[in-house]
Amino acid sequence: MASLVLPQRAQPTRMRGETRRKQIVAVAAEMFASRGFSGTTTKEIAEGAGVSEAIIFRHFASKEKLYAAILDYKVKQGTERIKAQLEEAASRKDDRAFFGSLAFEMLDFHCKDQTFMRLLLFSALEGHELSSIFFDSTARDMKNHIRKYIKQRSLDGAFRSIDPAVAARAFVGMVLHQVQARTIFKDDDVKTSNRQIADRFVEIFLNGVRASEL
Amino acid sequence: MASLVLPQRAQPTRMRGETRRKQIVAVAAEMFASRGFSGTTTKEIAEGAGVSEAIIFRHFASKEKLYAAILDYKVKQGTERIKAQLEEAASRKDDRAFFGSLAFEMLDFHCKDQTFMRLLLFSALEGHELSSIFFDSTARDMKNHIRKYIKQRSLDGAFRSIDPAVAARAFVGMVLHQVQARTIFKDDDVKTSNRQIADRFVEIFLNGVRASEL
DNA sequence: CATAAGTATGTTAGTGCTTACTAACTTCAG
DNA sequence: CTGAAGTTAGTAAGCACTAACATACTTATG
Repeated sequence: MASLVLPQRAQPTRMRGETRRKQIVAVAAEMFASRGFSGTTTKEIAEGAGVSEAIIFRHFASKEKLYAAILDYKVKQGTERIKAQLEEAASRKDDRAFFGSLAFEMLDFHCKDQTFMRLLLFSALEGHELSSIFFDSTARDMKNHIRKYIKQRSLDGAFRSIDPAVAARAFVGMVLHQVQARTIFKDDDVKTSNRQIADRFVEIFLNGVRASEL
Repeated sequence: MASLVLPQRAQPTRMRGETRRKQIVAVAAEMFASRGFSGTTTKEIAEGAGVSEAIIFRHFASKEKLYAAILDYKVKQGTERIKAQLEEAASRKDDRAFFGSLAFEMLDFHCKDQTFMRLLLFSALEGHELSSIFFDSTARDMKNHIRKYIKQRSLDGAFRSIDPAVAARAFVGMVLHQVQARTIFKDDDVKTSNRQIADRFVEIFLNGVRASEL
């Protein structure tokens, strides 16, 4: 009678351990990013991955450990790309290239991976122990980089003498606030392209900190 | 035997309904701000307020309704103070006063009430339905205000011709990123006072957007 | 090359605990 | 003595997590 309308789960799709593990991380990352740690249940993750809950706990000792694996993965994915470009522009003392590529790469990165900022914020707000590592490895590192550059350019006489920490925060703030407006607050009324926005920010910032060219 | 070591709950502290309601809102606001909506339990809130859980549900039909009441309260508390000052500085076309007091008031406000930014972010991240109202009534309003001022000053010839939306975001970004660094990421290595930071931001921003004074 | 052994991947059906929320009763002020 | 402010002791559902069993892939051996 019910033979034609049987429950559908086509086949249980057996995977190699490592593949499954990665899939679970990917699925769970999405969910933690959109609902936070305590807002996401292991049952949901299991359903999302198309397996039973028990499988999740074979790969990860606990929900916490799974979360940690995700943050760890995201950290590694985070900063590498930007750094190389920055080094290059810094050595040329090309202010426009330095801040321009910094801003654009950040905008572009967070555009492509909206989960990153959400995970970062969630983990910080929820006070997860790995949050500070997450933050340090993405932000602190880059911040010091920027500060150093600003300090150097002040010494060069190219920038006015300003507190590098404050100036760095000002610039990064412009960019990250734009990222958050889009990612978190769905406030998309600045229609301009990433490249253009980056250029505008750089213009404001460089005019703001450069020594007057008289 | 146990007569001398009785359970301590001194007295059940009977309160007037309205008083109790306000107390619950205050206690719960703290908790929602530090652990988020789904990270906070009604049991914890009850313990924090020194009453049984049932009392909470006499005042608020559900946990959601309590959360809504908190957001509603915070919204009202949010913007009023800053606006008046802004209007005044705007009418004088005093750029330094306009952006200076804007930055300082924001820094100062979020310094005094750390829960505000956390609640704002949590509610946005968790996708609470009142989140957009929260955001709109605090940010959108002020943003339009700033944009209008920038636009006017561009027409005056005082500012270069820039997209007011981008410029507004740049300035607000500086300030809010500083707020978040302190409130959310506990990154307190910019030691300068609020007043000084505000001044520095204003300096960078105004130099960045002003028409060259030649 | 067949096949049995062994192992990796999966399931079901729970565990005890916590959750938001409620009913029914008590206490106290006006 | 009435009604508001409080309690206790629940409820069913949901939570992270586990034990015990089933099934498929891999590999060693005759």
